[in-house]
Amino acid sequence: MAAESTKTLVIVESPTKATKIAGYLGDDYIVESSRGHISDLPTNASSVPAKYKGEKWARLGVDVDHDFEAIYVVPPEKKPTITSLKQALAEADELLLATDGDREGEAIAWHLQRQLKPKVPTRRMVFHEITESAIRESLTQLRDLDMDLVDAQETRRILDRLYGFEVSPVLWRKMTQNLSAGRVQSVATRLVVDRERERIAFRSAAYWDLAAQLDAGAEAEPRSFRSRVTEIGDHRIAQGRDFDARGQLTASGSAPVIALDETAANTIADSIRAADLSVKQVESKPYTRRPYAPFRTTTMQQEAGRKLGFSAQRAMSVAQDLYEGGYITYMRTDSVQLSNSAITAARAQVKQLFGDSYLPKSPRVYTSKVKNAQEAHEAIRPAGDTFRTPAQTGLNGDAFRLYELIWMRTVASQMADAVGETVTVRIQADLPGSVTVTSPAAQVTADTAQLVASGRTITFHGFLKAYVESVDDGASDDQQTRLPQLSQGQALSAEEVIAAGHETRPPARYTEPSLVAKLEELEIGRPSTYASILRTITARDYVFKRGAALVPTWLAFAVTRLLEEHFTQLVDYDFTAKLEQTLDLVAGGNAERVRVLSDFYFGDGDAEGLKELTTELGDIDARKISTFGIGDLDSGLTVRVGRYGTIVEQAPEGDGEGKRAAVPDDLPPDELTVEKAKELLARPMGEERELGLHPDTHRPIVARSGRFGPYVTEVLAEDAPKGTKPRTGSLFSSMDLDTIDLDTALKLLSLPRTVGELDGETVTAQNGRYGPYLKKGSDSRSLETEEQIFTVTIDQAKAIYDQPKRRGRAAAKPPLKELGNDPNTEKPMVVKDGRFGPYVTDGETMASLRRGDDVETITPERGAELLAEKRAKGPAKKAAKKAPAKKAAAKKSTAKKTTAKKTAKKAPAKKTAAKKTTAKKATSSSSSGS
DNA sequence: CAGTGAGCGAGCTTCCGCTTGACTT
Repeated sequence: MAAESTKTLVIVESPTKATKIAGYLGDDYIVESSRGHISDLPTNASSVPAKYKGEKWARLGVDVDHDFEAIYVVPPEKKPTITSLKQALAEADELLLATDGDREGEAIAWHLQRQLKPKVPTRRMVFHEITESAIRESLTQLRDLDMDLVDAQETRRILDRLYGFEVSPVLWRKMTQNLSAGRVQSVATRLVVDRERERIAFRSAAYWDLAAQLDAGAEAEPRSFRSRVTEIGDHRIAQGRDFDARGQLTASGSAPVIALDETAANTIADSIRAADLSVKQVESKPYTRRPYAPFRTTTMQQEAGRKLGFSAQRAMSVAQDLYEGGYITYMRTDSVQLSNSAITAARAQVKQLFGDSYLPKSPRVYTSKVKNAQEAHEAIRPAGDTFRTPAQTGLNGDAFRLYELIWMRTVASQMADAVGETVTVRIQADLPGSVTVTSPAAQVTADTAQLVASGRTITFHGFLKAYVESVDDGASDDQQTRLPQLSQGQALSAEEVIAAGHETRPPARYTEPSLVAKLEELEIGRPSTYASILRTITARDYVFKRGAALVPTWLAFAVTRLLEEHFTQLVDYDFTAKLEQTLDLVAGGNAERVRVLSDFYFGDGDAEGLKELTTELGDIDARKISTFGIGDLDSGLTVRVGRYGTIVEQAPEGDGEGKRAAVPDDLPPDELTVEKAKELLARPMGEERELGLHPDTHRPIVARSGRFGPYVTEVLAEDAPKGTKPRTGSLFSSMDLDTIDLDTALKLLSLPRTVGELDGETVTAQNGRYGPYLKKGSDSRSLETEEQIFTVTIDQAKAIYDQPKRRGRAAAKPPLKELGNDPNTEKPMVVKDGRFGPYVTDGETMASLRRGDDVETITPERGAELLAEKRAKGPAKKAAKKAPAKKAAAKKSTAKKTTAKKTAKKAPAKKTAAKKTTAKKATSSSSSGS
């Protein structure tokens, strides 16, 4: 009943944006934000709405049998957003959906309309820069939702869901639990694996080359300069780039090439020292260099990494703070465009800081090189219509450093070209006599050699005065090499001739920024996801970092091979690029969502669909896929990824036994050479420790880590009769492999301990699969603690046996909670604690509490619901379970171990600390101006 | 990968892209 005035509700994606736009639009507008997507496919089984739970496809959240209809749910953390948007809408008589102007933004607008169900006129509003004029302009160009664009987004979303949720379970079955596959992560992993394969296959080549320090005479400035010896006779001297990855010389160019060894290089060096040197040719060319484009997400991450040492995550987190503090524009962007007002601001600053000569006549315009760029935002630049210098911001620490970087890059992008000159000088060496050098592939006899010196001078630095991009190797753009003025025929003398040996190096591993750059080039992933892609492949143990380098695990090798062999097209480097083309067709109304998804999922005649690929797994031989040869084929050495980790194996020789040993988790695959494998095999149990000799048998007692945890055992003599099994004893949980001593080990090996006699039978105490227990004939009872194995007396044992067995300790525990009678069965429901955590039971049916359920807060209604659900699907399972019962049981125990290991590993990843400090600084900016 | 006894419920993991919180130390 807001009678007095009419209001328009504008919804954008980001709260920061909302605040800014509200200032431009004035009091007739309420501006709110959705904070990204507000609804999505259900993330897991528990978030699937009850009415779909019985459906076969509920697991996917997509009804694959009926036009790929999607179930959309509002995640719990989004409910407050929806509520407040609805409240704002109640005050408004018009709704403008002003989410980003790209595929995802259009979809968010559509989801907003679905969830808010507006009764007032609703239009779509799109602007590409946050300036008052751009926003005023967009108000005059309102439109309806573009349903084709929404369809394109939904196609993308559903395809990703089908890929991820159908292929991941294949990995669980064939490899290990908790693995994952997806359109983006699987290709990212494959890139890292492929690079490691190249490194493993790489064969280094050794070669020598020659450098000469030359003297141009007393008047020359500089008098001395460096040159390379490039030719001997008519043969070019090989450099690193003349060798291929197999270490072979490649025939490139017209001149024949010779690779020098040490002897040959020294022969030539001696000869040049005594040669007459003269300038043969001087060639100079003008040099100009245009500034770099302003930052987008990937280039900012790379430069923040190289210049400031930030990880991708760190760069984004600091940038987020700068954005929220109003210092920079949006940091997740693939655009390099600057708004007109930004160009004006940058040019003004160029003039002020560097002067007119550094300002090009007309503004520079940058267009995106990113092929699938969505261009919903500007480049990353200082915010506002005038740029604050870093000092004027009052920032400090990481925020200051990143702002400074962004500011300089933006200003530099509107500066003049760098101008200079490059000079190439060719020098002839007339050798004192003819020289003959030989290499395996060639023999050369020559009486001349050629040297080359290159120089670069920069006469006007232009933008380089403000910003020079860092390089991983090679020369940076502002590096200068000065040569003296030289003229043809001029005589020179050699100060020094140096022969040096080199080896070709394998291709470098990816780093975080270089992998992200590669993904961007392949159009895989989006600015908002680059940082999380790295997090995902690290969390899955596909990749780990060694320094800055990303190293794949053998697990990644195995998973990648499985995907390459059985889902070939899905991990094709072009898969996403092709998908983007198809999505463009959908967005343009030239292809249909259902058809695209159907072809993908059910196949399109020629190609098999995903469904078939993920159902017919019979021909996937997991063991074969997980086994890799080491060195040559006949080395007999293999590395295998198993559920217990990665091991090297040596094939049995003759009728001997094969050997195996664990491979350390942090050993890069390319370092697992034949030698390394043999070294590992030489001490089969990595953590084995000898504790001493058994006093009776004089055999060594060792402590090892095994399949069921740490244990001690006796090493049998070589000549022990075949089939003799050594005694073993598991360590108590209170003991440690590193500290256990011989006495304790002997006590463990002496088990079972005889406690005494009871009812004419011997009672023993020992450790077992389910923990410590007593045994009397076939009657066994659990003990409370492991220590009791050594301490329990016969009287105490008698007391334990006097208790009835069936209702032992487990049942003596009271239920955690009583829920009253089940309305369906009228039986009392209780919550109990079991092997798999808390569960509810009515004495007949049992059902685990689900995610989100809590023992404290669970209601009788929920208990009854869980039981009813369980009863509904109970019987179907029993029949299917029978056959593989044994396997399943074995799987379980191991699965638990790997999960435990994983979660422990994951734990340290947190990223909160820095946020607060920078935010604080942002608020105290007024005090320090420059 | 060592090999020890019983008897009791499994359910869940996973994708990619938009965005910011609010648990704790």
